Amino acid sequence: MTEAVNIENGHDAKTVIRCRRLLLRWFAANARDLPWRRDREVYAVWISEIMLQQTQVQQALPYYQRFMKRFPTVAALAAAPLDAVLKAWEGMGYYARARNLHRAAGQIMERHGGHFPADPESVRALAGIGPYTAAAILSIAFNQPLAVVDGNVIRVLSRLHAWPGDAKTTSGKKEIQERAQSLLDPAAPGVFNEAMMELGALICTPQNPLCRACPLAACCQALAQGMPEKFPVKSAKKFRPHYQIAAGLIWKKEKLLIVRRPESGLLGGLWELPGGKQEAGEGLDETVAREAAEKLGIKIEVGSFFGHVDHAYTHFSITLHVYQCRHLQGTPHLIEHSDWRWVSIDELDDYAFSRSNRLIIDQLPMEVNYPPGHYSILSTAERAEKRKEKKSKKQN
DNA sequence: GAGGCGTGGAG
DNA sequence: TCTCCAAGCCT
Repeated sequence: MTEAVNIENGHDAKTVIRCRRLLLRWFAANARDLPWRRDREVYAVWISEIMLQQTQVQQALPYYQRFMKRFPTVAALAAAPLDAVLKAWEGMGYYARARNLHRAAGQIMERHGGHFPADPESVRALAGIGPYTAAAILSIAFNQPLAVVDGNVIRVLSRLHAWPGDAKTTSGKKEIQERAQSLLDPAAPGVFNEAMMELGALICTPQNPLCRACPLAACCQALAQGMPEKFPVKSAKKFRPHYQIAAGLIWKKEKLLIVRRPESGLLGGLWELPGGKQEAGEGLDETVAREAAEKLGIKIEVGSFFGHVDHAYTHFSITLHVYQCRHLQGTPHLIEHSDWRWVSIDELDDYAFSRSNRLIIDQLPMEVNYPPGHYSILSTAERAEKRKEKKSKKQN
């Protein structure tokens, strides 16, 4: 049965067994020493797998260390406020992961008495856990024979079999899943899964794969054809629009107005400077005033230009223009936002902001040392100097 | 099924 | 600067 499937997939049983042995031997000698590989405790595996979704190891590493210290158990994570989890996630992107992680912790407390479940149906039912993550957790933490299929595995298998299919379609997913399951070493599923992904990350890379160092080179049909980087086949790229965004540093005395985004969608639950998209025929300063009026029902005076930052998201890019502003009148009303706050500069670091907003905020001086009504008396160079001092103080 | 959803590194 | 794309999931 297994043999028939393997032959159909392009490798006979002997080849499969040889590939497994070569891959596992390579992994034993070349695996990176990563904190979540130190032990197989399911909570650690879970957190690491969520962080590693669409995120490279080097980027996730510092976040993982801080997160495990801050939220060492399911119970600690479930008991924490969402804003604390988002703050720990600040800068890593795909914030739905943080929201789902927090939600899943609650689900584990309620449904499983605080113990991470070990059966596939229960794991799959947790927020933020799809087919990949369920297989990863169950194989790595509980040694269950479930093959993972992620971007690495798709690439490795596509090349191994010179597979011309599209892994994004339903039939393509099914086919890759079956090939992965056939190749999986049932004697060591967790290690084997990690080995496949490690091979994809270190050797079988998207561009310029290191085929001379690959333990599976002799089995690789794409290499035999002479063009391993042609697999997997990639779809056409889509046009991404660019938007002009204007936002305000809206002062009331020494306090700054910040607003919290809705808890779903782009940057959901994160805090930001009030603002929005520039409309046709509108000056950027007018945009700030209009957005404050429309979205918060407040009247402001727009002053000097503070700075701008370019930023690229997945489906579009922006230029964020920021202006110094003064609050004139009105209490903010929640229309699209989920919260608002007047905060001092010191308190800004307690809130989670998107990358673009954080870049602006990090240019603010340590404290407001000018009377209300006066805008931006510090030059850019002076702000940068102040910021340096603040950072060095923080480290000490 | 298709598209939304961040960020940073590499070439 | 620009493009690609990384240990995916949800709607």
